[in-house]
Amino acid sequence: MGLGPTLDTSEPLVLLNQTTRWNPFAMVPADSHRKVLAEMDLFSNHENKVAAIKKENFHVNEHDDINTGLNLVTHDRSSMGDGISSTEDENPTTNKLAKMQNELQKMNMENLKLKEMYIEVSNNYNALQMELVTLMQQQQQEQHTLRNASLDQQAAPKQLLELTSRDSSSEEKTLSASKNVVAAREDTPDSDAWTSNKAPKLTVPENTDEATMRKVRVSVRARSEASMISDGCQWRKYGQKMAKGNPCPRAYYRCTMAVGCPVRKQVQRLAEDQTILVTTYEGTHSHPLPPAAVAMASTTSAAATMLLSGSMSSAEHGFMNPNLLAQAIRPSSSSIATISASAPFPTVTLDLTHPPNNFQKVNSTAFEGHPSSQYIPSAAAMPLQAFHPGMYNQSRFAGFQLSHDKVSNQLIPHQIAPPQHQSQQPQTAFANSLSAITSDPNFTAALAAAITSIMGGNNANNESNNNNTH
DNA sequence: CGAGTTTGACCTGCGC
DNA sequence: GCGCAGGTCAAACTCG
Ligand SMILES: [Zn+2]
Repeated sequence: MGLGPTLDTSEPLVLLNQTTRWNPFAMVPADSHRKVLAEMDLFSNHENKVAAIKKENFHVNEHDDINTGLNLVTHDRSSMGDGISSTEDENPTTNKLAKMQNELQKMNMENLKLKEMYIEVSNNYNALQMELVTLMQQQQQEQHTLRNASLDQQAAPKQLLELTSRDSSSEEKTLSASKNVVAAREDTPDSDAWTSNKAPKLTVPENTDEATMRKVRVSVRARSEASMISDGCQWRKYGQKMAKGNPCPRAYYRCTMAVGCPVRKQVQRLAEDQTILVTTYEGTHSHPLPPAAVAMASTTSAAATMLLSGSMSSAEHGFMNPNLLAQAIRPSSSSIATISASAPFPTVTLDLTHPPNNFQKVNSTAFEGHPSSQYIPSAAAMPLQAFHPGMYNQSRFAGFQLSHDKVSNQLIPHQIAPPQHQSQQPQTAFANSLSAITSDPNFTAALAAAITSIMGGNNANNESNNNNTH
């Protein structure tokens, strides 16, 4: 929280730059700025709003920067002026040098402190996130157990069927998957391929849930001219295919931030609107992530969890109560996230492109009339649409604007701000919705993650890692 | 020279 | 069984 302001009041430029270099997570190449331009705009649609918001804060920040900068400069100049007035040529320069060195040392010290703070916050954040995911998974498992028990009795695995929207053939898969029995998933080709390929690395204990999660896909639609949106991760392209019914090729990437990370993504432009980039994520990272990447990653995993939980519990627990959703949507009634069990993978679609209407397409595709398709408010889009400048937490917003300052994307930890924080804000309408939404932990996670993904997504512009653009 | 991309071959599942 | 489509592999290539 205090990081932003703290940074602002210290020497931002130096700090930011050094932080950029220091940050172990920062995969920002030296020429990142170039790529920023090349790869922009995960949310270009909201450019105006974002820009507006951004600017406001930007100004504040800018002023801070300018102030501090001026202070420094003033110091220098005053000292220089003294030197000049004393008509000495060497002393002033040496004095100046000494002062500058002093300043530099101070900066370094402060930088160090900030680094430590950042590391701590970052670690805390990651730990919290892990905890959250674990909790969610545990919750799921409990639900699964309960459901399976009841299913065994009823012999009518309806909810599970919803997941795959396949016929009886897929029943077993789904069942086995939801039972968290990885080994039992012998007949799912995709997972097989992925697990077998990644076999050496997939020693991850959470394998069971991961296998399930890996089946779940989270696709993000965003307007972008770039060949790929940056999400804070490092990706390596391993294939490209012409997809049927789409003049644009589909590119396949896998995460290279850690050897054996099972996360993959597909990037493809929409046939109907080639300015829209559809990025589909699959899997969960098996390694620590930079904040920017955490945002998207947690969005993915949370959304996946949400989908599973939602699909499975919707019947009984009323997860994602439509009314509640409607309430949640209202303030930002434009962008929509869709949960769809369309074959072959259950998919959550975050539509960060324009307003309405779009989501209907997604939903209607290849869907066999299963009721598991649910509309949920696009958590990611909400902040853009509904947040007012005042609603942003200082820290997160600081991160946001900093990122647009193109100085550094890593300085501010993109915390998944507890939604409670947001409801603390005076603005009522959205806060109400938020608090309503927050009643569901899964959605909370997704929401929070998605919110941070806004920051992260924008921030991540600094750290594009694909060389496709050149 | 290593890391990443390109691209044709290959594998697998699915529908006919 | 065959063809198609989605997905992956891996050799060749490019780039810094
Ligand atoms: Zn990864």
